[in-house]
Amino acid sequence: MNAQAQHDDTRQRLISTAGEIFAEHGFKAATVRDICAKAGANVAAINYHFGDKLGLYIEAVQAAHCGGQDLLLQAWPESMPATEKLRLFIRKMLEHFLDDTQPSWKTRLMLRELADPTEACAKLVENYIRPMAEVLHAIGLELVTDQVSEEQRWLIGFSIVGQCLFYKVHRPVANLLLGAERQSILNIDVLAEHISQFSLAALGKALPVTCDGAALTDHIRRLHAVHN
Amino acid sequence: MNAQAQHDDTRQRLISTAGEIFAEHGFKAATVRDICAKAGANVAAINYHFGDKLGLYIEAVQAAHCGGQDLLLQAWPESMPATEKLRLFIRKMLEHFLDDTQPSWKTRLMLRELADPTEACAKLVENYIRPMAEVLHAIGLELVTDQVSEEQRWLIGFSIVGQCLFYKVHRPVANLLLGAERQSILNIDVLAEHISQFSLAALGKALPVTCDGAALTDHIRRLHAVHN
DNA sequence: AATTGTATTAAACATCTGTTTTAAATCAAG
DNA sequence: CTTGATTTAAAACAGATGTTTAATACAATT
Repeated sequence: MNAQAQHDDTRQRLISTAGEIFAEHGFKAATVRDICAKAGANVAAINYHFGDKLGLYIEAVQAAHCGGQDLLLQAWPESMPATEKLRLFIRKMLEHFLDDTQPSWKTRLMLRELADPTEACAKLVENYIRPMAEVLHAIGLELVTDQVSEEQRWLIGFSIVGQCLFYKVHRPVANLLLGAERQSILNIDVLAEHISQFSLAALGKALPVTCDGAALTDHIRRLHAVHN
Repeated sequence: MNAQAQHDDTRQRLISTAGEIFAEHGFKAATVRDICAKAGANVAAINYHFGDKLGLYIEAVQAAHCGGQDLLLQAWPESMPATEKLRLFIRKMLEHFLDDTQPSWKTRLMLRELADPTEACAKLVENYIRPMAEVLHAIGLELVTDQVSEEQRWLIGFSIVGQCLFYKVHRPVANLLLGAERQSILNIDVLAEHISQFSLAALGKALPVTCDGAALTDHIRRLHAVHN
């Protein structure tokens, strides 16, 4: 193992270890000693490789959003119906956020940065969030007509993403509210189906969540009134 | 000013000052010296009145959710249509979160605690979140039929709250994404109207967001197919 | 007026934390 | 093998941070 390799190795080890610890405790509460200990590096390594603690943090945030967006891009054929694209988008997003099998520090760290922005935030938004927003935007253009304004399309996007984010950011609250016996609904399949149907129904591309006979009759009557 | 009054005064001053600073920086990054300085108290005051820093934090979180829920309870007459109740609920919630005129440290501190729970979280959920959830629950029972399961009603509630929370927790991101010229849509009137229509449409209680003629025809045909 | 319990203050303490220094080790190039 | 640059290691440093101590001020009680 030569010096360069060793160099890159500790550098990389520091970044990923720091990512985990920053994601868990936040920038201030994470200590350089803790990071170095878990990375098997000397305390001085951080300052040598990254200048200071903030430099390491910024690189960790950058590492968190490099190679992550491919999870959401080109995941479906162009010919697929827009409603199905949205369903897939929602599902991929939930998997991305809620999948516990793979290390979750990347999304946790990014969400921390987005809620509590430092100088790393702008790059994160441009490199990671905006590409996602554009994918959603494209789906939106297919789904809704030209009569829907640009601004309204942004709001629709926020409504969809907001629903998905809730289960990541406020999962502890959802757990407490639901109680032990109802936790089962907090899995990806159920949530993806619900958010998809809720959102598509809001856009008039799926049946409303309530499918009661009388309510549906009322609803259809109302629609006809507008339509004619 | 007698001793007892002075006592209560510094105690209260410490709690509200701590609330502001904890809300702004989080538990770890906030320093007792900063809190005491801004509260005009001695450094030892925190340990004298609250035992330690964590004790003060817990009292600050408690102060943040005492007397705050009345903003959401009994704000409408029982006879009001459920759709209007939901509109009001959403509006009140947004005002509660986004109103910049009143000190916002209470909601910010609560959201911090909810996203990063300490021992103060359980009480916060029971005293503040659950009452709100029950109000929303009651509206939900009026809006949807008995055919909608308990679990599904929870998910509907999370969809509504998730949309509202997005603009509080991730406002910086929304700002960056929208750019300067589109910031105007991030005001309470526009957001309340959008979230209300989006959610009511999802439940079949309002027109879908897209009101294009052809799309509407398709939509109605689909509804009829289910209805008959 | 003396005493007592409570609240405030200034100072000190012990530990933690980010950073720097200095020296040793490692390794590629000449 | 030597040289020179790069990386690691141990120790120390300076400042910040939560907490404690001991003295003081003050109001109520005896």
